[in-house]
Amino acid sequence: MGTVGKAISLLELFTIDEPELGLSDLARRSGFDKATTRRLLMALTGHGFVEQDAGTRHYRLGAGLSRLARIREARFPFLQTAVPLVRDLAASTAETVHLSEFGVDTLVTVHVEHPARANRVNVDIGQLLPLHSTASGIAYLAFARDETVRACLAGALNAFTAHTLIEPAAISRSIGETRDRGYSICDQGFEEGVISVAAAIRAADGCALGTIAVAAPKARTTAAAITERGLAVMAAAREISMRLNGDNLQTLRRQA
Amino acid sequence: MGTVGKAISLLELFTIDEPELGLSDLARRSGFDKATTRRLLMALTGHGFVEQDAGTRHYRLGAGLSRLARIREARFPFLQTAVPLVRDLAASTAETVHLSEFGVDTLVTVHVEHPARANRVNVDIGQLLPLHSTASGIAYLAFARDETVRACLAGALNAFTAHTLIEPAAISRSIGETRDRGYSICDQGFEEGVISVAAAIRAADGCALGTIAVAAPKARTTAAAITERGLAVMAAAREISMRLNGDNLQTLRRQA
DNA sequence: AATAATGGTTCAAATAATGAACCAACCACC
DNA sequence: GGTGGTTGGTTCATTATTTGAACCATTATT
Repeated sequence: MGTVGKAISLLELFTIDEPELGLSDLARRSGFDKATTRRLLMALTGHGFVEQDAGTRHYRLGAGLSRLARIREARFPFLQTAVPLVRDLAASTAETVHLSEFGVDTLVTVHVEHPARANRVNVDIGQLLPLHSTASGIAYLAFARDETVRACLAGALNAFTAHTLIEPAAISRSIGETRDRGYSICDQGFEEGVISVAAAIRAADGCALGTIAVAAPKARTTAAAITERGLAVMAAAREISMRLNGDNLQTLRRQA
Repeated sequence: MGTVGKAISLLELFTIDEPELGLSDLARRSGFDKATTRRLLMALTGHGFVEQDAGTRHYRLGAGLSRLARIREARFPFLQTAVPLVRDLAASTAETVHLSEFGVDTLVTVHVEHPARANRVNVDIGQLLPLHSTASGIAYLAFARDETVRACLAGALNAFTAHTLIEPAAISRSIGETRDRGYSICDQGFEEGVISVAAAIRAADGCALGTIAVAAPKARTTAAAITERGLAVMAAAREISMRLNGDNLQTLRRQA
């Protein structure tokens, strides 16, 4: 691994649960020498990628990352691009539609449109979606990097309902079907009485970067409705992906 | 400069205005050899800090940055912490209140609350604030690291209006007064007819990391209002700083 | 068809990264 | 108030990585 790779892998040691780490700790976890670790940290600190707490001397991720992330968001407006299509889909299906983005190691719900009816599936913004037991998760895994899939199948596979698939082989099969079909179906895998379909929103390199999903009460959902929603959610995901990747330049030009 | 510094300075070439750059362009602007530039880009791409458009072969900032930025925000919730207080201040002053964060070498506006009245000062999110000629800038410099102050005074000191202070000595004096007073006053230094007060939001080590400011049309602003707003903005800044530093651990624990 | 861009690659030479050994502080524990 | 085990931080000869001129293949421009 090159030096910059080492520096970045140092950054990747910080997590939500452990957002501040000491020098020795970082050296131990990274496997680099203490001197090396420190030199890398100093280089990162010099550009605001890492900050050091003056009191504890511990290190944390720096504001420079936020700044660059903001620039990226401006160029790659995931939310702005996707929300109109989420809204359209919610209108045409009259069911809950939610949009998720891959975060630390799971999907995070970043937008939801609820239908104007009493009996509906409720999803909150910020909600975390397990990869193995939700339509969004399976759709994501169908086009995720191999290592992500492996990590998921090797990790804890909690059963949220009696219907949750928890055997790696079964999940793997579901992923394969999703890849062929273009959208995933999750029948009460996460919550009793809820059936969802989802499709992956993909980056320019083909990798999934998020998902769009329709969730509905199973009681009023026919097999025909599943297919219909599946095709619709797939079309929406494809459109979002295309707007994000393909014609994005033209979109930006039009704004300017 | 070390290799990681070079890699990062490559990232810093991307801006809102030019979010996508080609290899030759990056090499030219960075001053690195084309081969070096590419090797660095590949290292960055491998960790999601940079993405390459499959079509144009141009490079852009990657999703890995967003991911890390999100982790930082979780530990250091500048926006979440500050926005409620910005809103309160906007309500009590009935004038524009804006929040800024220090970026590479200048302040960036990250949040704004406008009052519900026609005649008001308009500030946009993302707007850059020169350090020497805005209330926010002076408030920041009053508690910035010495080298930042020196670099600012040694750099270009543009006059944006006839009232802008452009002599290092005058700016230095203004910084000193701000440090004593606790808040800065900028009388039409950046825009004609606008008077602002600001105070620094400070990190645990005492260094400024951002500012909060109230901007109002000079025509309707009395000397008494200035003092009142100054004290209010100072109190808000202190409260934000305390919430960010002091009880932050407890805040995080409570969530878990 | 010629020209000058572009992105991308190679390999000997130059340079920057490495890590064992070293301090100085701090903390816990007998 | 030692004693052992931490911690963060530094040094410098050895080593491995980075470097860049020259190279090719494509793709516009002229």
